[in-house]
Amino acid sequence: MLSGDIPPNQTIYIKNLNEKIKKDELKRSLYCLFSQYGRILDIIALKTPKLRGQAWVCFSEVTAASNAVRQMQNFPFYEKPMRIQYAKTKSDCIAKEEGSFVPREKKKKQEEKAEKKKYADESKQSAVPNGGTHGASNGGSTASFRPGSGAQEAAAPNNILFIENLPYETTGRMLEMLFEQYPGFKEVRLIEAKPGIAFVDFEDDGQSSMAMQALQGFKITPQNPMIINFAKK
DNA sequence: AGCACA
Repeated sequence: MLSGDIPPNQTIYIKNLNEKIKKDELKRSLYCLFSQYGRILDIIALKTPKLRGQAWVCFSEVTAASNAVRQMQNFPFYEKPMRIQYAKTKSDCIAKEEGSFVPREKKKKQEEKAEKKKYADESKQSAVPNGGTHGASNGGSTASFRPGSGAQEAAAPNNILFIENLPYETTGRMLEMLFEQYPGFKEVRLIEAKPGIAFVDFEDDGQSSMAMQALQGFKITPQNPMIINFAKK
């Protein structure tokens, strides 16, 4: 089950993804999960018959991709273990950064319409899809994940979550209602001495990860998007 | 299983 003979690449190819997850949510969750390994330049996910259940995550460094391939191999993500390899070819977003990007024209796809050479380069900038639409998500919820902001390396997977940026009036019951809907939930622990933060315990780190993805950026008040990370060990 | 850039 070695990752095969594919040489290292800044982009990782992920398969065995849960095909029921909507594209935007999938991208957002992948971003949450993989941004701990480095800066993500782009995430590609298509729902076409040939490409559903797969995604490409483009990192700014090969080393980030390598760590992701090793450490997230078989990670349970939406109930399914991720199968991760290096991508076979260079992503367009990487080629663009290097200045070597040439709009594709060969290959079997001949049906490309006349394309203007003057592409607006900014046409696809954000790797962070906006607007999580699933149950718990409220409004835009990508608050803590702008590349280039704090960029503190996230902690390694842990069954305990560390929650920050809560409004001071948050109660344990409020957090329970949010987190108990996810499997494996055990308990919420508020830190009285430190308002605005909390710990939430799950049975294992796969389950804590699912809750983190689902509730990342959830706003108890409009100005308080939750910041969720794995607790440090 | 399936390697694209909607």
